[in-house]
Amino acid sequence: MTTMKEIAEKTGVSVSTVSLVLNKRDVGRVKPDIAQRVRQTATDLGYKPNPLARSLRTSKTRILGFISEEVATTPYAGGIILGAQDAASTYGYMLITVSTDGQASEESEIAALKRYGVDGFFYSKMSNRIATVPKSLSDYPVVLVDATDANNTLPSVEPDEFQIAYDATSRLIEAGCERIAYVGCSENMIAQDGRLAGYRAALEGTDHGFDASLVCNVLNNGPALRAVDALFNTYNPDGFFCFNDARAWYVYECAARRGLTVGKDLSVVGVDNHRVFAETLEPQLTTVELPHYEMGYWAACKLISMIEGKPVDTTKWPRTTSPLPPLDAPIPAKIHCALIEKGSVAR
Amino acid sequence: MTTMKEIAEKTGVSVSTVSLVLNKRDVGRVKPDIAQRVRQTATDLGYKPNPLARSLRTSKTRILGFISEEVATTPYAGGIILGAQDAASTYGYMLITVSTDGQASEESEIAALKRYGVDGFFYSKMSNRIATVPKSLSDYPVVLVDATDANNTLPSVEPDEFQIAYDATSRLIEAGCERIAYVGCSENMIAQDGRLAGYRAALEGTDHGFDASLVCNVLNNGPALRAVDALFNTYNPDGFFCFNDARAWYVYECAARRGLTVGKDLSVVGVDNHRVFAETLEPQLTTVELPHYEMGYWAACKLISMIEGKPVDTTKWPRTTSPLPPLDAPIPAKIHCALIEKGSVAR
DNA sequence: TTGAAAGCGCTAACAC
DNA sequence: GTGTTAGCGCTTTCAA
Repeated sequence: MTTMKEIAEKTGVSVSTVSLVLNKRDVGRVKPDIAQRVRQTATDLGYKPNPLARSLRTSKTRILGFISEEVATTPYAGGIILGAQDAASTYGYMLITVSTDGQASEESEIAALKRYGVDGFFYSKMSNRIATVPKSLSDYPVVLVDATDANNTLPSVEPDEFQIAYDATSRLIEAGCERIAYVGCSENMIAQDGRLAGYRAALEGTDHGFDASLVCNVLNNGPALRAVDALFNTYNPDGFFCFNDARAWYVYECAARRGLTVGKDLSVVGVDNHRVFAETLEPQLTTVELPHYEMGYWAACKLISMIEGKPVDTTKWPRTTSPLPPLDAPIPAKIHCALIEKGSVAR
Repeated sequence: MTTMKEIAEKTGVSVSTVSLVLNKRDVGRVKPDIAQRVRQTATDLGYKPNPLARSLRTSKTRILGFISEEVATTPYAGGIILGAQDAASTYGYMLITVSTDGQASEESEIAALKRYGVDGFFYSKMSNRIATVPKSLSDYPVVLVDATDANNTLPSVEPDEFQIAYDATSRLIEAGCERIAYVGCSENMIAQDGRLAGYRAALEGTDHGFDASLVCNVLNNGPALRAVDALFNTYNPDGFFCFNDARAWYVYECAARRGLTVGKDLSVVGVDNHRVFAETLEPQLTTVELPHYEMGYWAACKLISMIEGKPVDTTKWPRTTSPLPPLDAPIPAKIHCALIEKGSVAR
């Protein structure tokens, strides 16, 4: 690890000059040729600044703290954190992730993160829930990810549940399905509300109309399977929009029992929460992939722009199949991610 | 953030005395009552050491670097990282996780981690593969997680694939299954080799014997479904050990088409890679949950013990249903995690 | 236009 | 036993 001191000695100048040059504060302060020589030796020696030493003076560490709930970390977190990391890395930041058990450990993890001097926080709930950000974060930049601020005052990045359901249902309509069912979630959550609304809106715009009998909100296991089975018996749907892969599983099983083949006799569009669709069944159904990666990426861009007090370079945003905001758009307080589509509706 | 200087002033001693006391180096150096007063003001003021400033002198940051491959981050990584974080947190460490695209970005991520002064590295492949640790890590403590060192010289934590399959198959035997099939993975990977061997060994220990015709290694989609279908047609198995949830899905669909119910007419034991089993189908089948959390936890314990040059307090290890090493055992170079079982074999 | 010097919070020789 | 001093790598007045 080469230091500024070494560069100073090798170039025959002082450390302060080196600091000035390497921090691009040399215009009109350091003679151009000196500056050039400093830059040269810096690259020769492969100089990289020591962010920790720097932070001692500036109290800016270029470290971001990512707070997530333990309980939900497994299936969804990966993509979000990955996206946040990629963005952070692009802008020269690092991510320290901590997970809390929801209550007790949260404050101590926050305290630890503060001790490490993080510049800002992500606060994540891993499945779009209303969240109250602890007051201990109130004098730091904070961005919510996959969560909505209870006070509606902090910026957040969330999936656009309505649009996801609207688009998915529209695909089934376009595919010519006559009786389109929604296998939803009987737990009370934002995603369920938004998706039901999107499903309904898509159908009401056509001569299908919305029929509450085709909505089947289930939880899991035997009861869920029997509910879907009953739906088949009574209304024999030929199109299904499924809340997630677990629920799609029941549709598959019911169809198979009737000798029906998904992708031929009926169409299924499902949200791939667990990445089983993508790895296994894509040709048979349309996968709606939640834009976890993009959510993390955009959240990081937003957080960094708040920390640095200037807009980030959006040309560095990731390529994706989902609609990106226009390049020159300011980063809005709330970002809604629409769906990413793979595969195609069969039939 | 109170500093040592403040404590020193408030107590009327020098900073070095404070440092001595607060680092527990005061025995026989600082008068007990002075030491006591220092400790008192420290707690009064809610003092927490600044790990970054400390690291400037000691070049120990209590930060651990977790390197994982981007491609595989989503389904498996969460639990491992969570476990590593919990262990790190217990011992006062923090985790910085970075993900690489396998090649190009790896060295730059490692360089960044070094700049932040990490004390050691996790090197993870997220599905037990042979890995060559880059030489840039060679003078740091390194522990492999869900990966095996190509040179067989570094410590690693891996799932015990053989035991997983052996135990799973044994459950099916105990449940009275007559024709036990293995729906495996046709890709070449360590898990597949170990599991096939375990399945075989379990059967060879009984009068069932091993029958290669009951092994069905598949990839995915239509071909996979048809292969499983053919297996049903030819051998009509009544017990299935499935490589993962994706493969179990095919068994479910084939069974349903025949009017058979899993958990009644046939038994399925599957490895829950995507956490769909646990959330959806547990009563119907036996879930083999890979011990991701434990792997992360143990890897962190091992890494920290290498960094600190002393055995860690294993009484702080997490409770789990899987067999834990005895509390007073030294941490071995290689740790094999056996399976965690949930649900029960139906029938 | 450049450099000397102080200091961020902490540790560790070395005096006293 | 305790305090003084120096210094980790860097930024930032302030003089020259």
